[in-house]
Amino acid sequence: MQSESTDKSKRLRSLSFVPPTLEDVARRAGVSTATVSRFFSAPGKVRPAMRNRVREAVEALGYTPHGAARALASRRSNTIGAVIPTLDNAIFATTVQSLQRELAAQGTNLLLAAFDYDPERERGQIENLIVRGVDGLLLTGEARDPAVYKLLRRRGIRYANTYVHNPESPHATIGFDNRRAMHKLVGYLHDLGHHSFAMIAGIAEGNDRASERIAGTREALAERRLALEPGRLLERPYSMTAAREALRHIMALDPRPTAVLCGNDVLALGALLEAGAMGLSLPDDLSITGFDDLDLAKEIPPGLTTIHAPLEEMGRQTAAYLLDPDADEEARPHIELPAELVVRGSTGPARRA
Amino acid sequence: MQSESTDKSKRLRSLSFVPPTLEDVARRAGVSTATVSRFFSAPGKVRPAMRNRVREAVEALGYTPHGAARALASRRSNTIGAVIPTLDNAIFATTVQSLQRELAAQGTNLLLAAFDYDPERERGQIENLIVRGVDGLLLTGEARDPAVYKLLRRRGIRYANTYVHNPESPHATIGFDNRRAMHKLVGYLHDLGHHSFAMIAGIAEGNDRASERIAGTREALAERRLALEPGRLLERPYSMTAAREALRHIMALDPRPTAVLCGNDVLALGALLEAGAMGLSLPDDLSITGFDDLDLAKEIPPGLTTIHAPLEEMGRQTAAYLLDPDADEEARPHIELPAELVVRGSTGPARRA
DNA sequence: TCCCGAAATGTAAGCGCTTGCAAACACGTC
DNA sequence: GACGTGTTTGCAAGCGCTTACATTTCGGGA
Repeated sequence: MQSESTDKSKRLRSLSFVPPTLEDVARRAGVSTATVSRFFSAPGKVRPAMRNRVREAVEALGYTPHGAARALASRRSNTIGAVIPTLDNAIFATTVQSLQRELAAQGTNLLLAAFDYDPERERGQIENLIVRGVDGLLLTGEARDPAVYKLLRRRGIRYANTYVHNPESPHATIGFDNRRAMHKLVGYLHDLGHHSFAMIAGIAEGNDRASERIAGTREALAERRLALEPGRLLERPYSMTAAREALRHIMALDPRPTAVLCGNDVLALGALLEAGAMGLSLPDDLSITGFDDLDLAKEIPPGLTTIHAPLEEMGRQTAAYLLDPDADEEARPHIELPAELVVRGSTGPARRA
Repeated sequence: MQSESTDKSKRLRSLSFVPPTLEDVARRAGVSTATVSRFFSAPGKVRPAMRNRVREAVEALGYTPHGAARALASRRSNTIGAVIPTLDNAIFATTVQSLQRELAAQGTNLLLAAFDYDPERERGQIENLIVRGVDGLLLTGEARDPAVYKLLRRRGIRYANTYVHNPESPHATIGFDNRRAMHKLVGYLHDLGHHSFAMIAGIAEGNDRASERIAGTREALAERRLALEPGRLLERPYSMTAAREALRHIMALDPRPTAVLCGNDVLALGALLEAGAMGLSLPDDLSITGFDDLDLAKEIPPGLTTIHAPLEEMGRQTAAYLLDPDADEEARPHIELPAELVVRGSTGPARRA
């Protein structure tokens, strides 16, 4: 306390540079630490004269606040976490990007965690982020261990399940209705005269978006007295290679489907490219649909008919919800974002039998 | 301000559950806080009997460590930051993904910040991450305000400049030699008989990877007594749309180039698709090259000749360096990763004049 | 059984900041 | 000039954990 300078020089010797603290600033400005603290968090409560003195000291010392100390004292970390399956798929990258941009604009940071579609790792990541003291969490989909939700509730950490829309859910959901989107696709194709369908879906286990899309397809087909015959639903990891193989398989079926619904655009792109490689001409020989509307969907000939997923908007809305200072913790919102059908060249009338 | 009751109930709710602290655990286990702390950070120093008592208490109480407190007391946050231009480009997403995976395996978290190629925002993000107390930083490229480097040094925060290789740099670099890669490409094309080149590059300003690629191209061309004639170097943002427009422009030049080098695969893909739309046949009418080797490069017909960027390895190496407990702070490594030429169908012999 | 060094534990002083509360102050009013 | 009100400040008690350093315990010789 007393031998301030001695103490400091000693530290200076051991560490190359000791960052100044709030106290250093306060001393230099001749004010209390409380005032300096307010200077940062509520400048309006500090008179201009004081403000100047503080600013001067801050600049002279090159002071930077200490995040951990701040988080400890204030019980808020100004950090939110995002837990997604993978960044390899552009749809998550896009949403994360949008989320991060929004957060940054409000001085909040983004802790990112990917779990590669492994529920166990997802759980670990979530717990880890809780330890890290995130103020909020973006989660992907709804399917997960109830214990995780319980923990989140107990800790009072706000979270949103994204990429889904489910008004019945006890959790906040921000996203689109995967089922309904598939209805649109099926309806559209059926109207074009298609009766023979196949689907290359994502792996449904532990992935509610994938399974909803399958379910939606089945429902819509059933409404039209059609169905995905056994062997006509192929679940594949989201890779073009897998999709290509799947399409080959499908095209060997008898009768050949005239329309192939894909679980997402990556699969659809793979299928589309393979169709091209097989010498099939789209949409005359075959119609293919995707889901997500990646940038490439509109670039690649003949253009991929797909569902446009509102990825950026989802990031924005999630940021808004998680940061909203006066959101009612009890009322968890269900924000539905539109997922529109985008018709392009990969689909057309069914070829006459 | 607010309706009294609302306010109150909200508060009550947040207080309804107070997370147990280390002290609670210690009390319950009948040991000191130091022991509990050691139980977590150095279990080997706690006798089995004690360990059991602590574990029991931890489980009974549902205790979770408090990251901020830990960071404050230990002066380490177990968090590293990544500052990248954007996640919209898969190359950054891939590296970040790989970095995150590696970090997670070692109990470290990833704070992500994107700056959309805006140097001012990049600086802000870096400063922000410093405040957050990151233990290390992945940076993209080398070009940035010296003040940033100075700050990083003063704070003793380890950082690595990625996507570049520069043995002369005073900073750690982990990446590949952009210049040399372009030499390979140019050499390969020249050997195929190409003499008339054009380039669709990224925006060079403030982006040293982009400008290195341009410089490398120019150098390699010069070595062969060739050059990018004025008007044959087009800088474009990394989008397929921009690339398509650029290719159209290039194809209207006289004489028509026989080879178009693109600053990355996104540009190359755009150019390739536009070439197709223009009825050009690759590689007979035109050779196109990319850079990065996205997944799509090998899928899209006729296959994109490109440079394979070692993205995952870069993430891994960066994690290893940033986490290395006994790296010499003075000796900043320069890790060069191979960036190999991958020949596919988009390039071929120059058409006879 | 006693003694000693090593290993395990406990004590308590912070880490740097926020914030409830009280004291000090400004300014307008009578 | 005294008084009252609304602002500005300062005081100081933590926030939950780590870690020197002190103290106790343990396991083996002797």
